[in-house]
Amino acid sequence: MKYNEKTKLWESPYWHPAVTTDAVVFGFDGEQLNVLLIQRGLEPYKNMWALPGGFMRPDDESAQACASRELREETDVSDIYMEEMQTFSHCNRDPRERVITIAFFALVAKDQYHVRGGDDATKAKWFSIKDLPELAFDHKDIVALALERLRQRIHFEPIGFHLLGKEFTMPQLHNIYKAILDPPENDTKLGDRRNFQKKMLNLGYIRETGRKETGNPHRSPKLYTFDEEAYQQAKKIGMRLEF
Amino acid sequence: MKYNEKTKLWESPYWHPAVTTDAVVFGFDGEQLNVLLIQRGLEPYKNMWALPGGFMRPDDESAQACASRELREETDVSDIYMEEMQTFSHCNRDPRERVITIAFFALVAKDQYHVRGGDDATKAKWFSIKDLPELAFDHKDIVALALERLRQRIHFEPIGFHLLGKEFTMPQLHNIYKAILDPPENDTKLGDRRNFQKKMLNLGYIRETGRKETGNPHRSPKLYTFDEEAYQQAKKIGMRLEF
DNA sequence: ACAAAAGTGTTACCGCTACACCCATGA
DNA sequence: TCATGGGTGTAGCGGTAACACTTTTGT
Repeated sequence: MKYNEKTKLWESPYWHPAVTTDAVVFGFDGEQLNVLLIQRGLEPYKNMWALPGGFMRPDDESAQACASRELREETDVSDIYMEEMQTFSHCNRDPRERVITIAFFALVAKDQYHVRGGDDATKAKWFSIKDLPELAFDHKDIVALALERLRQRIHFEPIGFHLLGKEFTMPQLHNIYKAILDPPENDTKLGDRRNFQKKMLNLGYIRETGRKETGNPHRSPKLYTFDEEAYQQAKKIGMRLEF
Repeated sequence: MKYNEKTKLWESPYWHPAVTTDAVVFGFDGEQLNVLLIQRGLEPYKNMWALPGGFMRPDDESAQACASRELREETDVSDIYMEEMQTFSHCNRDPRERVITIAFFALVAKDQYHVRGGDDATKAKWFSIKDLPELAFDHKDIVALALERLRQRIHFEPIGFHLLGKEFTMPQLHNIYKAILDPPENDTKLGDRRNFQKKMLNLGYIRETGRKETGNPHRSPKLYTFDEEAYQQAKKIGMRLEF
């Protein structure tokens, strides 16, 4: 696709689709799982809530770079865990023209970021997944897929940590698992804190820091960190997590 | 993006990338895992082997529809299990222009298809994953990712069946698992046929057909089928496979 | 009848579930 | 000192890894 200086248009003998990225950013506040949304400042779907994202540019190094850039520009959130999820490519997703969207799935330690709107008078805000507003485009479907993917992922991959700070307590981590997978009331397999803790520590890649979290009205829980190196090692050996 | 009748070009004020789909099609011959490749008839990388795929057209209903179409056109393979894998979007993947590729991952009962080259003098051929030729573009990376994905997938999802016909024997299925995951020689967990069979049948969604496979020089193994309905049921209950 | 491969059965152990008790902290 | 929540321990059960024997089939 070439830029024509005279006509000020991009031209090609072949059809090229528009490509955007959208990110479903999950955050956890200690109680609920939340999704980061922005309020659209432009048509179409003006003023409606939508996923952070936008059109890919020729100078974006990759789709993921594009997703990160848009997120940073629109919400001031950066340096987070992000992975590609799936593309959305049906014909009438966008009223303007045909758009192919590469959807990403991201996890962030919610309280470590100062979320604000972007430059162009857009607002960014966290919404509980149990109380989402109506969303622009087919973003409802994208969020639904992300939730499903998150549940699948957390069963077998240690990604819950990304929703917390570098140091975290066992009860915090346990709350995340309960919020995402919400086990039945009587379940002791995942629901019981003691069994949960044992299983986690048995995996071998969660290290005690020696420090404790203070300021609680009760006994101070120990602080742990995720040991990436030990995890990679365990993965090589063929060890597999299951919750 | 609009078509200009005068200039015969597609034009847009915004940059649009070219988008292709590529499919990594796995087949199993009873011994080895194979990948379906086509020999390129055009530049770039003329005569080199590559993954079946091609540019997305405005009349393709979705990316997956595009991948299916290209596969059918180039290799005459259709109606197979296919799922989206990941996009590839770095800047210099294609010498012509920047191309974003949506890569798919597919499984097929190899001997049930008459693989032939497409219209434009291209050839299609199966290659053992242990003996792949040099590949065009970054297709080597795409195949590597597909293999990794296949291994991950087969641990927790019953997709091995898609590499076999509607009816299959336990030894056949076992061979697939061994070929994909190749367990160490002394492993009895996955390597032992008796334990493998028990685990599979315990899942509850593999039904005996009552028939047997004849023509072997030895005892005739029973034929089984995969019961999709029972599987969906088991999945709902929260049952999870693990190998 | 024999060889090769598939079907079926059994035991012992490990890990997880289920449950109880003790300890630290702030009010 | 009391209430709340977090840390640690243990018994019993179930599943599965490890292993053996019998049955079928074609030559």
